[in-house]
Amino acid sequence: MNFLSMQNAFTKSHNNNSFLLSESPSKNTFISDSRRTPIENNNRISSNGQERKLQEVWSMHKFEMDKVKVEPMVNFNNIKMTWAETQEIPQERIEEPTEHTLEVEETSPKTDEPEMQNEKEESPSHHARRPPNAFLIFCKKHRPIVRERFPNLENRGVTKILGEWWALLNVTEKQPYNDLAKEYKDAFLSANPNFRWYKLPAPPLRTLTPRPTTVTKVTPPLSSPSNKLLSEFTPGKLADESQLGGLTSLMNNNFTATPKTDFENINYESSLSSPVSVIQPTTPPKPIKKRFFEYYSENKGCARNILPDGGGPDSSVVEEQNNSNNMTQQDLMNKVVDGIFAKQPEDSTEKNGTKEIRKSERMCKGKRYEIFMVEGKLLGNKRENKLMQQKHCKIDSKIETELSAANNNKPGTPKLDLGNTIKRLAERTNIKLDFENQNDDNGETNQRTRTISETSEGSNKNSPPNFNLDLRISNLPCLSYDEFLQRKRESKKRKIRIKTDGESKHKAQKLDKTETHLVGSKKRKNKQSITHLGKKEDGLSTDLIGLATLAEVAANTEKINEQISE
DNA sequence: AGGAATGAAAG
DNA sequence: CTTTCATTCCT
Repeated sequence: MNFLSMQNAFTKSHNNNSFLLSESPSKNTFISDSRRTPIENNNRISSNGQERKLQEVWSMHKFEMDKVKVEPMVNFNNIKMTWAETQEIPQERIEEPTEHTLEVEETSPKTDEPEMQNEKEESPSHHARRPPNAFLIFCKKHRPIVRERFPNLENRGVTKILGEWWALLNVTEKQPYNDLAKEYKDAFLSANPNFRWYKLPAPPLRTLTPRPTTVTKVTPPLSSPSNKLLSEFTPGKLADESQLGGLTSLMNNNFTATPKTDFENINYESSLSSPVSVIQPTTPPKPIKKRFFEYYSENKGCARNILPDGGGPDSSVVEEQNNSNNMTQQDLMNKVVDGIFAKQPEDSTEKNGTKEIRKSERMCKGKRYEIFMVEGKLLGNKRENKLMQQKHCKIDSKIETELSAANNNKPGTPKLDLGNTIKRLAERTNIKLDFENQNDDNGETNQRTRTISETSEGSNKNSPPNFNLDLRISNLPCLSYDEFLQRKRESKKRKIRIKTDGESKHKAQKLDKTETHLVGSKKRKNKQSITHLGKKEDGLSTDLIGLATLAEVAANTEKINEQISE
């Protein structure tokens, strides 16, 4: 493994706005779970054979990933152009550079295969966020509503209410949420075949040589400019294993904190990062969690889905192709639209290969789309939605469904023209309108529309392509909080009645569903408190928090009771 | 097999 | 922290 390939690796990772050796800031990065500690210890004691394996795996992951031609780091223009080519990925990364950053372990020899999807490259499947379950989706949709009712209520309280609300929903009401959760989960899993529900622990960030003298290093060519830094910067000498993580994380923080857009930093960063990676292969492997080991020893190609370059088709191209296929009334509409709006973006892109405009066009397509939709009164503003969700969401759903139907390309239907016209309008107005890709794998997704939401557009790197969860959530039926209150009232009444009657335990059990439901959480609560006993040493703050929580809960219940009594 | 633990969203 | 739930781990 030579320096060039590593350099290349860096360049690649940089292209994706993620850094090879960065360490995830996520709380899940390090497993503090008690039951895993013994495993780690076991690994520590484990035979050399295992460690060997680990080492091999790691070195492979780190260094055999790229055999591609190396581009000089100095060529920043190349980088930028690469960004422009792999469109949507870059700016998303820019917006969320700190998310998951553990790219290292995901790189494997198989990464070279051109068939891989580039999408997964920066987002290893096992670092993808879990797909939310039905309740969480429900929360996402209804939290603003509850928040509106209780503006001063802490988020925990809101969540409690939401849990209560959820418990009072019947099956049919829950169904759309369950369905969406399942649908998204399926799509997600198919998009991330290697996804593990348990996040893998941080990889051995660096296996640095503890004693430089004892190890035969694979030294990079001296001619390389960063060698100087390399030789000077050997963190392995400074700390032991346990400390290395912190050190490297510091370094990595430095990396990740560096704005990805700042190309001037590239040299510096790369020169810093390369030494770390250079030293790695020769050093004894870190003790690693059992699962981790198994995972990587079994799936050496776990990064199969990680692809450097040349990914899927440009979505905008797809859109354009789709548009070009409709040559009827749609064309007329388009002509009208074209007449009204200037063609700046397309012309400019055609001129010289620079896709700058297109790129910048995509930068804030979410916002633009939002503006467009709002100004055109085609859709409700999402923020407005948040505030007035109860009133608007049903209308929104209607409109969205109409749009979806319009997008469904049934010739002859006027709605079709509407949908495509909107699309054209969006294009003319330099606004990105992201309709659901129609080349979806499963047919049912074809009817979906895809909009931009502030949160989803760049955040879900591992979300299945062509699946806009946020939009789907916004399309879900919005439940009435008042109905929830009413139901709550009724259930309370029934409880009381049953209590006073003191009979029919079956009914009581049924109606006390909320209580029995809370058992699980109570259980966990106790467990957590137990664990916290060991962890928390600041009794004062704990007390304060407890008091605050008590007061908060009291206020909350008071409010609820007020509303109920009304 | 089943209980425990975990993490998904959201501030 | 707080909710529910799906999943995984461990006994």
